[in-house]
Formats: sequence, structure tokens, C-alpha cells
Amino acid sequence: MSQISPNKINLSLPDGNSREYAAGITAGEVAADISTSLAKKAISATVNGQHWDLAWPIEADASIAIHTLKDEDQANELIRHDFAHVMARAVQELWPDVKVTIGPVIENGWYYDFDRKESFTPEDLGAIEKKMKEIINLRDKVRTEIWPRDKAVQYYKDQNEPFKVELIDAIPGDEPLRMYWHGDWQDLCRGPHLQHTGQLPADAFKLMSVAGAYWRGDSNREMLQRIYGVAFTGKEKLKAYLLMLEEAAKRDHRKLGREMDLFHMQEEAPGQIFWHPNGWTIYTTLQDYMRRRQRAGGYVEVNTPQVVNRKLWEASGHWESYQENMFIVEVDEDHAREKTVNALKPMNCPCHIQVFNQGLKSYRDLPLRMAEFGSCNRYEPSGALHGIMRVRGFTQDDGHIFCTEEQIEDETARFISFLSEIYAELGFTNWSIKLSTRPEKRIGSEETWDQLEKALGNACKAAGYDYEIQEGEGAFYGPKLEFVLTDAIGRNWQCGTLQVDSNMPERLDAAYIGKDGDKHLPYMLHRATLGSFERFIGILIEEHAGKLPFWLAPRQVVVATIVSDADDYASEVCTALKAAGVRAELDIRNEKINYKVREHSLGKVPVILAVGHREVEERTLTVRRLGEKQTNVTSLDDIVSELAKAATPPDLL
RNA sequence: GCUGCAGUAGCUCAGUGGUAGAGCGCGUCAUUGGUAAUGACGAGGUCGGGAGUUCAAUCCUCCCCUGCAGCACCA
Repeated sequence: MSQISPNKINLSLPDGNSREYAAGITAGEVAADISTSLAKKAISATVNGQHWDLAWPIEADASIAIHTLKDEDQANELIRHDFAHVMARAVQELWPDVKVTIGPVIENGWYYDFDRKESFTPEDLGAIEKKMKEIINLRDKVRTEIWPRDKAVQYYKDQNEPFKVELIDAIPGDEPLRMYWHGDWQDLCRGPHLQHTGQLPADAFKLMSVAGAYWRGDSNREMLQRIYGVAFTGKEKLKAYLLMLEEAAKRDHRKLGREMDLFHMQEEAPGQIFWHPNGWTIYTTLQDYMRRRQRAGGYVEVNTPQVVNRKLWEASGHWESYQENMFIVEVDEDHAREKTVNALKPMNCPCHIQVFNQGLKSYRDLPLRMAEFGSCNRYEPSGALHGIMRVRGFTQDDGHIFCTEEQIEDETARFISFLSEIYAELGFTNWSIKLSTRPEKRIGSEETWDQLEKALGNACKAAGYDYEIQEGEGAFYGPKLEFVLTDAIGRNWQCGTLQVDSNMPERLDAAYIGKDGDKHLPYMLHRATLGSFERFIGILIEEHAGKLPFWLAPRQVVVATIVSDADDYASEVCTALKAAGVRAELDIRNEKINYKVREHSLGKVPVILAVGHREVEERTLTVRRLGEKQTNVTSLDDIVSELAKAATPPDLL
């Protein structure tokens, strides 16, 4: 690729030295010039901050760094990318009639979408993996060429690859098309790539699963088959990743929900939860906590109807735009001319406006912070349901702040502090804010959007937080903040939200009398801290792998006897703990202590107090804490006061 | 909703074209035993629902329901 050029260029290396080369030299040639061993190990380069293929020429002065597999970030991107191509080639070698589409790098690996009539089976994945290893062993050189668009289109038409033709059509006209080969196999790709397929770590990848995926993410287009793979720079890292997946599966809230006897679901009520005593204890403990927090935060609590006539939903706009997600309830009264049509509320906001609209409001009433533990029902698409995380019946810790435009920024900042304290008390310190700005389809003037987006951004800064902008992701009526928390194994969950809205108040005729004596339209800030109790509890369970903080644990203490002579004392201990506000249970069953310890440990009870002859004599207890093997002996009074303190919710400490 | 896979005892799972089995759990009895399963005996299912093929279906076919993975959705 390099060509003779009269121009000299200066390349500065990471060690501070710089070297002079003829313009047009490739990064690979630079690596070879530095050392032959580097040339062998090199996989790519970074040139002026851009990830660079070793075969691409460098035309001007630049900073350059050569990468090997040791440079995790670049190496992962590169190998995952080339694995995608190698997999596509393997698939086409095994089934030549399969059409290829796209195969991007994703977290931990890649996927590639194929168009094939028959489904891929798990056995097919094994065959593909085997074929991939063969291709890697061929050590085929990677070659790229830049082609004019017409030539590329014609090529793909000749190859009968219609998806590639469509892909080219979607690429902006001025972008060069980079054609890529390893061996005889070809794909369209912007690169960069490895030097040859042999640089792929053949022992550090695995094909994970096959699933359907829409072409171009459009549910109206054809459904393709997507094969997911994971790859790392070494097999130890792959092993570690697979181990992490096993750990994640162990803390699945659906599994723990059964093991801890928290809740169940059944097919007569898909997407809805039957809470068992243990689970409901978590729920009410969390709800009691939120109720106290909201009172302290200046909210008034209300409660509004579940079944509401369609008239209100027509007025709010939900009937038109949200109907397919609503549970419709028809009532056929004996002498009525027609059926009454109602819907279960999918959201609380229209109802809160009804409360606001009772009586005439003055500017003196604002900001009015109205909260409800609002039970909502949404007919979510069947494929969206997931344990208690995504359900059809749930309760939001909902709230609406009615305020003037000037109050938005302060109220938002105030909410962010409110939320941050709660997240901290619930043990989540790792969370971030996303600001979603005006979408394409929207209402309201540009000036208003400017002001509202600025108000939310300023509020974040005022509360002391940074935010990330999500361009165009706001609601059609206003911008929003999303509060995303990261759990113990790195997964992200959107829980809290705050959305600015004047559309709903307007549609439902909300108004207040201003200083000037005229009617004004209030703004409404839709906000939730936990999101929904159901989802948040699911997150709590997974975050803690079932070992909830003591104050939230549904079963906090089991007093377990070793011999039946200790029954009376154990009962006395249990009573004392209950009186001190601890959720304590008595286990005087005719079972060995080993058995009891095992059972309650599996049930994730944080503290087991064992009682035998010795403890009865000395009026002590042998304390065993969940996750610890050793025990220690404590006096009755000490343990009662210690556990009573641990059982106190954080806001009451 | 779409694609694929799955649905057998409370749970986890094995199994077969001729009306089903294990472990745990549950019940009874014996056992009073120091920190992750004491032993014996016993009771549980008609194999998600419906239709079809067949002399005969839990097993084959079709439809439906529910779940799982991914996609789409989550104003």
C-alpha cells in the first residue's frame, strides 16, 4: 500500500522519541522498523487518537502507538470485530445459501445477524465454532480495498447479498466503502482489522446463543437470526467471564424469590405478583420508609381510583396513544343504554390533576408536591415481562410537583438531593444522571425547550452532580432526567425519573391564580425515586444476592434450640427480640442444629441465635451471622440492643 | 407482539407409542443431637390446556396458554 512520496513525516512514539518516515508509510511498517518481534505481535495502532489498521498509510505528522494483545481496550475491540467476520465466514462455508447482514462489537463480544430459512440449533453453534477454529488456523491475510460505491453495489448484487446492498444505500454518499477480505471471504467493513486470522485467540471465544432480531431493528422488517459470541484476549479472561455469568444466575431474583419464599406468579395472572409474607415484609418495610421520607421531603400523600372511565383517558390523550397498553374494563349494567367503558389506570398523573383541580389553587399553593403509592396496570407486551422487574401490575412511588416555570430548577435540584439521600441509605452509591433532550416529534417552542433543558442541567449542577446527555430521548412534551444505578455486578437499572410537563395540565385544565389575579397553567414534574416497588425490590434482591441489609431482611433472626430443654429460654429470647422491634422467629423443631443452621442459611436469615444447655445456664446466646462460619457468645441484653439497633431503618437512626 | 426453545409430584429433574420415576420437601414414628442435610416408614402427579392421528399418546401432528433467551416495546 505504501507508495514513494517525496514528503517526509514525523511520527512521535509513546516513549517520547520521534522518527522520520516517508509519507504514506503504514503503521505496520513502522512496527517492523521498531522491531521484528513487535511487527509479529502488533495488531493495530492508535494514530492521532484514532484506532488505526496496520495496513493503512499515514500521510502526515502524527503521534502513533502500536498495539498488541496486551492493550486490552484496542485488542478486545479488534478481536471481537474480526471474530464476527470469521464467524460469518464459517457460517457461509457451512451453509452457502445463508445471507449475511451486519455484525457489530458489543460488550464482551459481538453478534452477527444472518438470514437463513432453517433455524440454527445449539449443535450448529458447535459446528460453527469448530469451523471458526479451522479458519483461525489458516492464518489468512487480511486485505482491505476502498471501492467506489457502484462497484460495491454491483458486487453484492452479483453475490446475491441484498442486505449488503441495502446497507450501502444507507451509508452517506461521501463515505468511502472499505471492502475487506480474509482469504477469499469478503465483507463490507470500515475496519480496522488484525493482520491475519491467526492473531485471533482461538481458545478465548465462545458462541453463546441464537435469537431472533429484526433487520435494522424495525419490527416491520424481516426477522433475522442473531448469533451471539463472547471473546477475550486470553482464555483465563473468558473463564472469568463465564464464571461471572454463573454468579449472576445465582442471584437471579426469580430464583431467590422462590428460595426465600418471597412471592410467586402463576399463569392466571401473567405479569402480576402474589406476594408471600416474607416478600410483603420487604415491600411494606420499604414503603413505610418511603412514606416517612416523602413526608419529610414536603410531599402530601393522596390515593386515587384504580378503575377510571374512558372519558378521562380521552381527555388525557391516553385513550388515543396508549390504549393498546391499557386493561379495559367494561361494565354492563342492567338498564343502561350502553356499556360503561373504563380502564385500569396505567399512570397516576391524570388522577393527580383531578385532585389538584379540586378547589381553586393560588400561586401561594405552589409548589405543590403530591405523592401516591400508585398502583398501575399496563398491558405490557408478553415478551417484555421479566420476573418482578417488568410486570403488568405494579406500584410506583409516584409524585407530581405542580409548580411555576421559575420553580422548576429549584424543585428539580431539591428532588435530586432527596433521591440521592435515599439511594445512599438503601446502599446504592454508584449511580448517574442522564438528561434526555428534545425528540424529533415534539410540541412546544424552541425557546421553551431551551429553557427547560437548561433548568434541568442547572439543577443537576446545583445538586452537585454531573449528567450525560441523551440527545433526542426526551418525551414529546418535555425533557427528562433519568437516574440510573449500577448494581454489584455492573448492571445498570433505570429507577428514578423526573419529567417536565405542561401538556397534561393543559389537556386536563389545571390552573392556578397568579399574583396578577389571572389564571395560569402550572407545570407538572412527574417524578419517581424507586420507580416501582416491584422492580426496585427485584434490584435489591439481585444487588445483595438475597442477603438484604438487616433492616430490610424479612426474617431477621431465628432463635434455634439445640436441645428441647432450651425451649423455654429460647421462647423468652424470641419474645424479648420481638418486643424490641426485631423480626424474630422461634425454631424449636425436633431437628439437629446442623439442619436448622443449613435451612436458615439457605433462607438468607442474617442472624441465627443458637440455644443449648450452656446458654440456658449462662443466659447467653451463640450468635451465627449469615456468611460467617465462626460463632460468638453474647449476653441476652447485649444482643437484643444490638439487633434492635440494626433493625432500625436508616432514616430513624 | 416477533424468532427460537421449554412446560412431567410443592421444588430440581430423569423417562417411555401400551395409562410414570429419583432427590429434596411434606406426614408419621424413633432419635435430644453443639453450627450447612439423623434414620425408618408413608402420602403426593395422569405428564400446561384443547383437538387430531392411532387398537392405544405423557411421548407423534395442529391450535392455544404460560415461561425462558434475544429482538421490538418501556409517551
